[in-house]
Amino acid sequence: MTKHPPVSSRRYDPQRRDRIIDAALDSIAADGVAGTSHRKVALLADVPLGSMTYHFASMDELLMEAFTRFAGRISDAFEARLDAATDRHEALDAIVSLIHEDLQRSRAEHVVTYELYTLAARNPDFRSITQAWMRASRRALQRHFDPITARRLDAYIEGAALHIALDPDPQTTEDTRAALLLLTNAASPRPTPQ
Amino acid sequence: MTKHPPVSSRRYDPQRRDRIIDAALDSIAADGVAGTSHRKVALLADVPLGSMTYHFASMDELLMEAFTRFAGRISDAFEARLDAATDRHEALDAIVSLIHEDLQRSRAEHVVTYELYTLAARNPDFRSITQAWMRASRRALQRHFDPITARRLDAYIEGAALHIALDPDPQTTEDTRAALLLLTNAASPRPTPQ
Amino acid sequence: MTKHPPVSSRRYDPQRRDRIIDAALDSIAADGVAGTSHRKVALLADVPLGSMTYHFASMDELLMEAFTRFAGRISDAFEARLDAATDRHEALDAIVSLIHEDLQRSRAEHVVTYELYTLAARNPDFRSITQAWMRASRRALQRHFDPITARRLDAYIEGAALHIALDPDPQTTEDTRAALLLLTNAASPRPTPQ
Amino acid sequence: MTKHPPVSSRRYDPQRRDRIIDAALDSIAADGVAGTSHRKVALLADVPLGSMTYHFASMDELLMEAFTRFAGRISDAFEARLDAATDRHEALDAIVSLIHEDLQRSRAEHVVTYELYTLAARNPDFRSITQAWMRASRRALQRHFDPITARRLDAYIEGAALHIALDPDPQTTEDTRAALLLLTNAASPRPTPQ
DNA sequence: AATGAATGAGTATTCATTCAT
DNA sequence: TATGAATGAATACTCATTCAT
Repeated sequence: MTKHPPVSSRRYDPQRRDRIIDAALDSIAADGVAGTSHRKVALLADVPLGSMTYHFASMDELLMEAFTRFAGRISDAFEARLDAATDRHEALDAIVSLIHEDLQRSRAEHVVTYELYTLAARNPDFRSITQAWMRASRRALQRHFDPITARRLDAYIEGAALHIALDPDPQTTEDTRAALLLLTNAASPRPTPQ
Repeated sequence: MTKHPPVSSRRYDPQRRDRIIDAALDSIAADGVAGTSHRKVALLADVPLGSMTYHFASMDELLMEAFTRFAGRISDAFEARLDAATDRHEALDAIVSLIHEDLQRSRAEHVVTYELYTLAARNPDFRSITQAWMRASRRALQRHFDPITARRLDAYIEGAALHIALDPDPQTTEDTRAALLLLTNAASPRPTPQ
Repeated sequence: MTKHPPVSSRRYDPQRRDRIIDAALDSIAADGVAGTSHRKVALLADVPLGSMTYHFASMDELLMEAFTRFAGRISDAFEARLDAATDRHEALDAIVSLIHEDLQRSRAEHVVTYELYTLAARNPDFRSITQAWMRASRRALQRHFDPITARRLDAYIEGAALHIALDPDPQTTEDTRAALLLLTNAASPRPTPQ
Repeated sequence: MTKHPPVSSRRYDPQRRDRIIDAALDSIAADGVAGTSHRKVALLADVPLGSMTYHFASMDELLMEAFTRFAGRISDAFEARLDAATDRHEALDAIVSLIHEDLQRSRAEHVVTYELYTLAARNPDFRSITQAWMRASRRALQRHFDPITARRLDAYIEGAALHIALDPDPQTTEDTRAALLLLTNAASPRPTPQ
């Protein structure tokens, strides 16, 4: 009834690749990309060091897979939240709470996001991850808003979340809601019918 | 009785500290914080390796000074640009061009900015740099807009600049201007008098 | 009742061993013994990695077989060339062209030869390959020359081929021919009858 | 009065670079280039591992310096030996004993020589070492023989030394002397005056 | 005040070989 | 019989920092 693997030094471990990717994300959250090494990830994933480069040809390959998974998760959650909203009003509520949750939600996510942006700023491979993420966010917003508005909201969400995370005296949820409203009101000269 | 620089290799070099800081920024732009080392910076600044830890107690101290200088420069330019605007209309023009310039402006700046955010997300010392920067931006915006609006604009600027930098098909300057207008119009039913 | 190759990825592949040996030689030519690994050879031979140690108990066993095949090939060509000569004059022509061909002949051969000598210098197993090769060369030369002369020629051939390969300004074929003549003339005052 | 360095973990050690090069040669002689690693050389030279790449930017740089020193040593010895000869007769004696000494002389030299040739066959940087060596040998031979003869002797010496080293039943010194005589007689139809 | 040399701990990656399937 | 996965030991190399001079 123990959860420990058999004493055999050679394990059959089909989910190993998966576990390594999650361990890599944990490590990035804890110590950043700079603080992430094969050794550290191997330890977290409880796999031998030699296993790392067997499953991932290089550190970059591992980082790519890790950030892809990360972006997918956040993006899916974002989408699910917006899909659950039945009208614009609820959609805005969802956005507000997503922005401000960042604050509460283990700082980890914020940290990992910016690690990804830093890589993306320099490396096109990683940029394709952020681009897919951006596309997904806008698609989700387009369930409730026209494409132009979706893009505006997307930019504002990004900036507001960042500033809230870095600001010792961040804006209130009311402020956020008001700003979002302004950006949506404009989408059509007259109130969008729901 | 002017002091001639000694012929020896030990140079009288009062700007050395300064040059090291700039070299560090160049290195960060080129290879990221992760790719920046004492050796590399010493080479770029053309100073002996031992000089590095003589002038800066640690790598972190050097990074702090480098990012502080960087944020100051960008922030000053931002402020100068807004100060030069004589009315809201010009102020918005200035903002639009600042946001979109990011695209052209040596990608280096974008890259360094995100390196800083990544550090700030994890380390309060670096966070104080970004906070000062944020304060300065808002102060500059408050030359033309009320504090609430300034904060909204600031967030949007941040997000839009990021998305433009990462987006292969970025929004147009008109889009940007329109979004900014929405955020400012609402701040007060009628144009804020200066 | 012919046996069809199974559709599965497990192929019926009787020449596999052979292909691995040739792939090993290609790898040695391209990257040296030091740059040759199971992985690389398996890739070149298009066989699964696990197949390597299935067919060859160890890397050394593979190298032994590879160099044995290599020495055999070169040695056979040498012998064929000398056998085709009908008299001493033709034999010397054959030798001259063999020595100088080395230059043109894919540099690969030269490279592999010296890899083998390096192993032979240290390891008696590989030395037995070079010894057999040396014996075969002398035997071939003895078709036209007495044993003493054959040995002299063999040494000169070896040294001249090496120096020509390494010399940016190598000797001419006439030089080579003249040197060979000196070594043969002396062996016996008058042409050895066959 | 001990030869051991002070217990201080930080040593002042001006001959360290030198010692590392000699240790590298020892390692190459013992285990070949393939068996030579930073670790092993550091151990032999009694320097910390980190010291290795401080003094030599890369393994190749170390190998270059080691083989340069090696070739210089052998080449100088060769030259000294020939310079000491006062006539052709003594010169030939010197050559014969140099060729056959190879056999006795710690096999190490032979082994290191072939390691060098193997590198030279593939890498022009190392080839320049062997070329300088070849030039020096011929220059030394030209003290006693015309350039054409010098080149012939040089090739024969090379090949004979190699075959003697690899041959379980090598030629006698008389054989060697006879072959050398043949090659020198030809240089001029009549005995060269001294 | 300034620095070249030194160094231990760390990095990514490669590898021959083993073994469960 | 054949193999993909696994792994421990090793490799070259980097680095921030220390320290003797």
